[in-house]
Amino acid sequence: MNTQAKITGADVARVAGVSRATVSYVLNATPGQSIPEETRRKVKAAAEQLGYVPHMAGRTLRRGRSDLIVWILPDWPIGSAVGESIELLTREASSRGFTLAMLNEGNDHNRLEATLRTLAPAAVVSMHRLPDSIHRFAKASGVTIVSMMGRRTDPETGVDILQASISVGDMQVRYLAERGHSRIGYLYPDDVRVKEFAIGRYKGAREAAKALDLPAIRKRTMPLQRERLGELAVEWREQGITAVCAYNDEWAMALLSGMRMFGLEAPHHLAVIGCDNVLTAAVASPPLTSIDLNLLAYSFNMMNDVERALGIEPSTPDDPAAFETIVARESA
Amino acid sequence: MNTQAKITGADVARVAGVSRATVSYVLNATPGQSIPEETRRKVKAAAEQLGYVPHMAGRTLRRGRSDLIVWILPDWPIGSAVGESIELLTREASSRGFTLAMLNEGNDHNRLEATLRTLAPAAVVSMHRLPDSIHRFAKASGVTIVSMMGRRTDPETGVDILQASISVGDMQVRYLAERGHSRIGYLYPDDVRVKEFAIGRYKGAREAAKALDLPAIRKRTMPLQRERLGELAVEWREQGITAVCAYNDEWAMALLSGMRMFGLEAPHHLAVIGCDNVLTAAVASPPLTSIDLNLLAYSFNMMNDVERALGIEPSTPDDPAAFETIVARESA
DNA sequence: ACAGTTCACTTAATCCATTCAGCGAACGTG
DNA sequence: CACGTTCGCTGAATGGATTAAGTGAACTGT
Repeated sequence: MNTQAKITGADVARVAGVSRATVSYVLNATPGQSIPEETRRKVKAAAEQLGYVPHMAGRTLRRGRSDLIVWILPDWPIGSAVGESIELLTREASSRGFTLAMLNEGNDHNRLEATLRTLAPAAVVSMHRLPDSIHRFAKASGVTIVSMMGRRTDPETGVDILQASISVGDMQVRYLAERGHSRIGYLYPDDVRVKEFAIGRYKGAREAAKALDLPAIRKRTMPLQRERLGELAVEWREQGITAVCAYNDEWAMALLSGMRMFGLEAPHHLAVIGCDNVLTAAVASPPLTSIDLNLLAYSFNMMNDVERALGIEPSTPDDPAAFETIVARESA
Repeated sequence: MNTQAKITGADVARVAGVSRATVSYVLNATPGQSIPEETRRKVKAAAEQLGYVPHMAGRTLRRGRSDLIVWILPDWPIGSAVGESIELLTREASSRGFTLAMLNEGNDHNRLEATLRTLAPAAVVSMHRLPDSIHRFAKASGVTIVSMMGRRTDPETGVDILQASISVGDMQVRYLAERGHSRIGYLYPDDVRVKEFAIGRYKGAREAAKALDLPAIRKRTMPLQRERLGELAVEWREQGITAVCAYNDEWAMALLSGMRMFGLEAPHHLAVIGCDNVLTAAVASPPLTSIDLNLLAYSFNMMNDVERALGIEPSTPDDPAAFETIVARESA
């Protein structure tokens, strides 16, 4: 590749012996232009030879929008799932010609609007419900907002992480029910930042219980402390509860640890199932039964959502893979 | 804030009754311009009232560089530390007027160069050593490269994660030595992607052992499997080893779990110390002694590094806080 | 042979912020 | 009072890509 700092469309035009307009038409494959193959070849060759890449600022200025996809980082703690999603989404975005930029301004709406003004991103992906003022501004300025929380018109495709939480709870309970458990507890963090998901997962669990004619799920919040969790396990056992769905693997493993303090072991005294299938779940003692989230499929479909929202037909259809799968190990 | 899609400097100029040049001078506080306070006030008021924010594309086009800071995501698995750093760096960058964009193209050098060409970022932060061709291009095009691996001229300030790994190993061994351990094992992953860090941490451990006149550290690679790790613990004990530094908390907790399979417990049979101080370390059984990484200070100083590399004097001096601190719990 | 099309391009305007060069008025100095 | 300087501003150029509006030549149909 050429080492010269700046190669513009004009350079390519000069080398190819055509005008800058022609270069643009050829390189963007602008429809409705009649340009013979020979000329196209010359332009492409010149661009290749010079290592020409269009400068984003020029393009953005003209088009009124950049190639940035802004991901508003959720307020909740970045666990393994979000971390991994960042990596996958970055890759997915870049393979489609977008650049993923991160933003933390989900709560500061004025600042968010100001940032959208300057950046003029192609799309904003948010895991929050953004306020109407932002939606109004986005509409006026041509920024597409893709919410991963919103109710979708077509529930078959695309990504709705609230819906996904419900599936998780549903799956946990159905798995436990299959193993013969009927009195089930639900353990979730006392962290307000994850409240929405905790409630989603609990809701899925509750409804699965109802559908399966099980007694109502007992839900409990706790701080992440071994002793307290161990005590809870003892208490639950006294109430005849035989299995627990934990909000995620961290909590499941903490519960396992607390149980050990009181001489209890999974699945014998209390079966435990987590969610996220973190690396350490496989090496917990006992190895933790969990729910694996197909983040690759999530990321892929999310970028398809973005493209559709931008009016581009995705080149590869949505990944139909199941988003959540049970990973059965010893703890339940 | 105004809801109109596009407010340009010209709009502000019109409202304030001055020229676009004056608006730019006032809003950028351009030095060497004599503009009375009264006019400045008028311009600022107009900008405020209209909700004017300069459009990045225009600015970038003129200045030749954008406000993007491109972070080349490391090839290694995104653990809790990287995930958290992303969040902190995003925040830190945005508070200084930059936007953090992620890139995955650390290995594809042609693609990386092409991306730098289009994006014209202010700086690139990399955790790899980038090839010379990229450095040459960056120099020619005015992109600043901040490498988090490189040896620094002034070891007092700034961020060098390779140096940080060495500190981690050093700290682990000194802590164990203080508790009376002398024969120490080092456990690290068989994942090539973290090799550089594993070696750095081991090196720190080895040198601490030498400095303290301890016998040489025994290092071992393993897959993340309970049985194998348990067997290793047994083997080490037969060799008289009484304490183990693990590459990180995941491995430490897996080792703890493997030990339990063979009836061994920390710290009695084998003391175990991890690194990262993940959320679950506190609730492991026994609670895991670990090394906490001050990622806030890392991120802050890293952005200071970026600013200095860009020729801006950081408004707040480097955070002098210790980057690594021991969190003593029961496992060692 | 002449109007009407199509082809293969080019010209020039546009997006927005920044900044160099400069201009008229006021001020200061000898 | 003439000259130089500073003040307070403005005009116009600049950066790179896109695209509406053309232009001259070749071609088609009658």
